[in-house]
Amino acid sequence: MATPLTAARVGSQPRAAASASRYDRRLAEILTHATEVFCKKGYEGASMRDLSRESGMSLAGLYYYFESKERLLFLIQKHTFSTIVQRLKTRLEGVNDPEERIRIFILNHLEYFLANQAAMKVLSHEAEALKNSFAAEVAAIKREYYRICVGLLDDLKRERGQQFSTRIAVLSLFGMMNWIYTWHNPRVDADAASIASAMGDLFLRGVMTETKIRKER
Amino acid sequence: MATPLTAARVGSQPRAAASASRYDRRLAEILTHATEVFCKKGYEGASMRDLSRESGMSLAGLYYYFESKERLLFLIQKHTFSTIVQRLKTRLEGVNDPEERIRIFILNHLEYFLANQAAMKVLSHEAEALKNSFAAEVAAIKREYYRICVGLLDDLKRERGQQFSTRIAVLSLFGMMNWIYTWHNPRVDADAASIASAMGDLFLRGVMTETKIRKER
DNA sequence: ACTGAATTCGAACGAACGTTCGAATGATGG
DNA sequence: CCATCATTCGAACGTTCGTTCGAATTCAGT
Repeated sequence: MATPLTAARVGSQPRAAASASRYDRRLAEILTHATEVFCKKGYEGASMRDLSRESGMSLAGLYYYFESKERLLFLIQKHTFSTIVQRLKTRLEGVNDPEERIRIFILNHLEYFLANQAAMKVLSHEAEALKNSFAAEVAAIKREYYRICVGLLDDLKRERGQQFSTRIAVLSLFGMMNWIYTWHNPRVDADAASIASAMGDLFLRGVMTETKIRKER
Repeated sequence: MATPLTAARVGSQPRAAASASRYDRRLAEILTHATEVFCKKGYEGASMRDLSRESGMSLAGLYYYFESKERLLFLIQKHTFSTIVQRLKTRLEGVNDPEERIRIFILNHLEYFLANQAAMKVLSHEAEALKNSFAAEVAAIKREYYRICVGLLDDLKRERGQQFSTRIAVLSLFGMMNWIYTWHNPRVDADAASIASAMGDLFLRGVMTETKIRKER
């Protein structure tokens, strides 16, 4: 994990550099376990005692690392969302073909989704659980991610001189991709690249407007 | 509502036919209010006291109509899902063209979704909240609905001699449609028929396999 | 108006909830 | 080995949870 997960510390003193990494490492462990529990039982359904049991730390001990259950969810969502956006930006660098850029978007999303199923489910499914400033900060990242996708699609439209509702197309694509947490089964379904390819085909053919397909009317 | 919502009565005596309708009417009212609360706060996040406040009935009074919070969610989900399946079957009668049948499926789903947003969100978003026999019964309806959609798509494949993964296509379609509860805004977005048309275009063009769209490779 | 059944309610139950606090433990550098 | 700070914990706080129970109220048929 490149981005440090450091939360506001409870204590007042500045800490040594050595203990900082230990603190961050431990926090990351807790976040991983918490992600699993939130995934399985939902944010509201998961109790702090569940998190305590799963992470092997006492109930009170958890509060050394974050000041509330809500902030814990926030840390998970922010880290997950930031990472997927950052990875996308890196992968898009140097690629100019609009179609290829959209395929990269889809592949990046699904690869990260399936490699981090629990975190992505918590991000998708608990989108309304946070309040106020926590909610606002995650919403800002979501908006950025959404705007990137809109930009990719508008580029495609411009290049091909097509016309369709970007909004409906983007939100349909997100639906297609995000719904995967409700059905993906590693024992049955192919890997991320195959699914990304299939969804990419489905979506990119779908937004083509030059061909009429309806038989009548 | 055509289907009676009658739950197992608490009392032991059989009731008169006249009071049966009163009971069912009152239960339906409670279910409507509860749907709104579950939609707003989530199943786990909504307390029985929230439901009491919203429906204007005392906390204890609610338990005259159902024996547990879980059964209340079950009644909502079962009624909602049964209704949408039943409506679909009616609308599919007498229509034989595979493409038209799929468009009917999409329109039926989205129309019902947007006309009953709260109930459909509770159905989509709280899919894992029920346990054991409650979960099994809703899962059975879901499986039936899924199988119908698979059948529609297989018919299209057969007619057109196409080949694509029915599973991925169906689940992508469900994702597209069900995700709508996360973004639909009546002030901004068009009505169900327009969205169904756009998604139908997107999906049906998407599953066409005779045309190559990729430029390279 | 009376009566028995249907419906509603106030009050309370024990359990579980998120969070706090002060003491105990662990590690680190002098 | 000691002093210091970081880390962990048992125990408890006050609140809210889903559910229950017996009494009160309302309703329908006579």
